[in-house]
Amino acid sequence: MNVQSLSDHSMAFPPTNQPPDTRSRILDAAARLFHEQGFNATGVSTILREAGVNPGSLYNLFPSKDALLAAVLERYTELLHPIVMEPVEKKTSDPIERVFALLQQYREWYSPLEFRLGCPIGNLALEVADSHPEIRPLIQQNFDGWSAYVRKWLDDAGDRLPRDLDRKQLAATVLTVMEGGLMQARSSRSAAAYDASVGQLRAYFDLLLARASAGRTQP
Amino acid sequence: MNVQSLSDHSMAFPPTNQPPDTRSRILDAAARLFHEQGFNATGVSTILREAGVNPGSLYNLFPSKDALLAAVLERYTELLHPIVMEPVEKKTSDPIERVFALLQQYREWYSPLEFRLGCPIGNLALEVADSHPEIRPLIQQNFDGWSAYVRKWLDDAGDRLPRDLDRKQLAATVLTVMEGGLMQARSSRSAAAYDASVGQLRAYFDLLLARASAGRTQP
Amino acid sequence: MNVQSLSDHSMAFPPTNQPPDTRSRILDAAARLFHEQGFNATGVSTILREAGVNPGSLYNLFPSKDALLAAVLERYTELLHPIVMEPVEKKTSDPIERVFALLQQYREWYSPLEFRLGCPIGNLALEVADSHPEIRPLIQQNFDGWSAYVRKWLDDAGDRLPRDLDRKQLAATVLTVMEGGLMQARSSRSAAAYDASVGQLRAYFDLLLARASAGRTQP
Amino acid sequence: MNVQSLSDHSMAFPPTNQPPDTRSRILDAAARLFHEQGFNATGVSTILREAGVNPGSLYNLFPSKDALLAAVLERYTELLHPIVMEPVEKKTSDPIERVFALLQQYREWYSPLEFRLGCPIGNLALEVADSHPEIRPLIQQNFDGWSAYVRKWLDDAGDRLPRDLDRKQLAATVLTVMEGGLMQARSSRSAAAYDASVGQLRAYFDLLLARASAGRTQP
DNA sequence: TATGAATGAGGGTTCATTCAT
DNA sequence: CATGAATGAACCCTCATTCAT
Repeated sequence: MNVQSLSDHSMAFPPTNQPPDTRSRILDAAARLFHEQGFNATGVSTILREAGVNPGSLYNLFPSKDALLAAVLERYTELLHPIVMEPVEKKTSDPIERVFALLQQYREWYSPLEFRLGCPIGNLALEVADSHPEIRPLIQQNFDGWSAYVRKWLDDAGDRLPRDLDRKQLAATVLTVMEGGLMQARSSRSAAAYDASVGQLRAYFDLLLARASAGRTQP
Repeated sequence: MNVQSLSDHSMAFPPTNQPPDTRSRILDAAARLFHEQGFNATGVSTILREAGVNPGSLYNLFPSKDALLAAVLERYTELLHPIVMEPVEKKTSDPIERVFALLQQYREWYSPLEFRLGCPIGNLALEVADSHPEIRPLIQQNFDGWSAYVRKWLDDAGDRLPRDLDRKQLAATVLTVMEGGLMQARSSRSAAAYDASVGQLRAYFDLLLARASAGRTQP
Repeated sequence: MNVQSLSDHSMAFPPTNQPPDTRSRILDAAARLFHEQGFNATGVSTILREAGVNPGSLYNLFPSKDALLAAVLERYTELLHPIVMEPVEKKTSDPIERVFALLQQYREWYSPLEFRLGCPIGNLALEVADSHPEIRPLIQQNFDGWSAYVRKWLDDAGDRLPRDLDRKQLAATVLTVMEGGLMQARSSRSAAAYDASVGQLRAYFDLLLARASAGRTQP
Repeated sequence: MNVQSLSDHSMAFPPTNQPPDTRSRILDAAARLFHEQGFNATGVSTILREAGVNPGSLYNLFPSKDALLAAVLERYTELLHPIVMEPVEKKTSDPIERVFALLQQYREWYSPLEFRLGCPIGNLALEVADSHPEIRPLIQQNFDGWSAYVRKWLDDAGDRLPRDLDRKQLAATVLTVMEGGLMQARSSRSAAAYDASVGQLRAYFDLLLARASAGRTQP
């Protein structure tokens, strides 16, 4: 879900032996720059330079900078599974561990950069949600897809979690922890608040698991 | 901590009977516009128009747009107590209820606007943290101040919370919940994810309170 | 001579049962758009869209936008008789009434559009005469052809008009009245100045006819 | 009413000893270029270069290229008297000779340039009347002002012209002759059609004068 | 100190045209 | 011959900032 991953996969969907085409080069450059600098701070001319493309080519493929942003967010939706979720599901089959493997994955992506970047979706959510109404649904789609994976894992956990637990709400909270934690990590250039939040989430899960376990043995 | 509150208090620190001076008018306009539109999307000329001020005047008082941003963030720091925390502390003396009164206060600020705005500090954190190194500490200062109040309340809760609970981490998590929850609220224009996250935090607190209570009666 | 007429006849010269070919579709679209928007304000891409044609196809048939303009003007020359003059000559056989039937025809073409358009040749004359030296002769050819018809009618009027009248000059004046009148009609979105000018021309003709009549009876 | 005259008078309203200010330099350059090349064919950057001005300066003074066009047309309105009408009224006091002195003045302005330019108002009338609804009234204002002078002269002619002559219509026709004549002059790069039209107008006047004279002596 | 015109680099976008497929 | 992506100069305009008054 970070820009490097997106670039790495620019040729992967569908896989091909050809050099990355213009559209992909533009999308990759735009995604990277929007992630690194934000949408408003990224000039179209910078995208063009980085993608090695002429203005006319870009505007043949995307009617506007806003439409390019929309395409970048569509691409993030496509890449949600292969880049974000698949590695996590390959790492562990325990549904609850998957939740924390996902949170750990973000830590591993961004701590080498000293949290200089943040979640590209979250960044855009705060930057353009108000000014670009047509973009909001695409951000929401990314958030919904992300939460849906977590929700499914929580469902997979079955009665290891309390029966009366609202798993949809908990899934939303996992996203909240990731986004709120990364925001503080970026501000402090330190993992502390992110780790703290994940730690408290882990403590919460432990209490839930204990309660469910008690409920199962002594109903 | 929202823009209206800031405007309401533009003459209040220090209190005075004079009309708002140029500096205050600029700060108020800039804070409001940065909150509503973001930093990069707000032109200096818009600030000038809204503040009723000439470019020369602004640049006499603030050497640059970035310096103005810094001043806005300093002001948010000053207003943290009177605008954000004092109302919460007046509402309830129960330290744990204060945590949730604080989270409720944000809900009440932004739900009438259908969550069109978000936390002004959080917005700026994601927009300028990387590009403006000199601004990061000021954002951090706001986050730290905010968390410190929560931390103090958690300390005030004494042994109602488990003795081995890391209260600093939990305070960071409360901020995480607020920021992560608001981000999703803005994207969906709905309180659902915010309420979900706060609800899960409440459930976590309930489990902590129960555990501490059990610990006290049966040590 | 207006765009609708040109379109109506796109398949008519020479008559054919086939669907309009690419070249005709381009010429029709270009003529209509140049008439409606002017030459400079009409983008090649708009012509392509309206004609349903690709850039490569257009540039196979016409080496440049300027060449397309030339072709449009050639087409107007071809259509001068069937679209502009033939209907007038069919309407009346009186050569002098033909002059005013011609002027009336323009009124009937453009007043339903509230004079939003003007003479397509006149428009281009003012827009491209200086910048496109190779186009000027084609405009001139249209004006000359137009005036030649009027001139012929004036000749046909024989001694109903004064013998010493310069009929070529009067023919030029009829075109002057049409173009100058339409220009004012466009500016005012009203027929007033056009009707005024035609009315004065009619008064002039009446005086000429009276003088010639007097000259014939009392030489 | 041509561009050189406008430039010559750039400092004249109100008269001043100072160098032409930015606004005047822009207006002069824009008027000249719109006249020489047309509105659409004139780039803002060309205006800036010719005026020796930066883009920001232009856009401080005029909100858009369209607004600049409006200002140019306002200026033409202001200059109608001093540039166009005053010299004619100084040349002769005979009201009817003034009509033909006016038409002669245009000939003298444009024939040295081989009629490469045309009436700047007429050019714009045909180029932007449809696309710029806010500009039309300004063009109309110029035409109305121009015709009003002619109308007044015709009124001044008193009973030298027939009592039942519609002088307003005749004034409109004088403008028609000027514009329609200049259009043909530009297309042919020759005075012939202009002179022809003016000649026929003179013949018409002569007939009117004769008729009025006859009417006075033998009522 | 206040004013608002001036600065000039850069903003996003469209243009007429070319060319590989 | 058709296709439509690619070209790159030019389009109109806004930006943060400076400076003469």
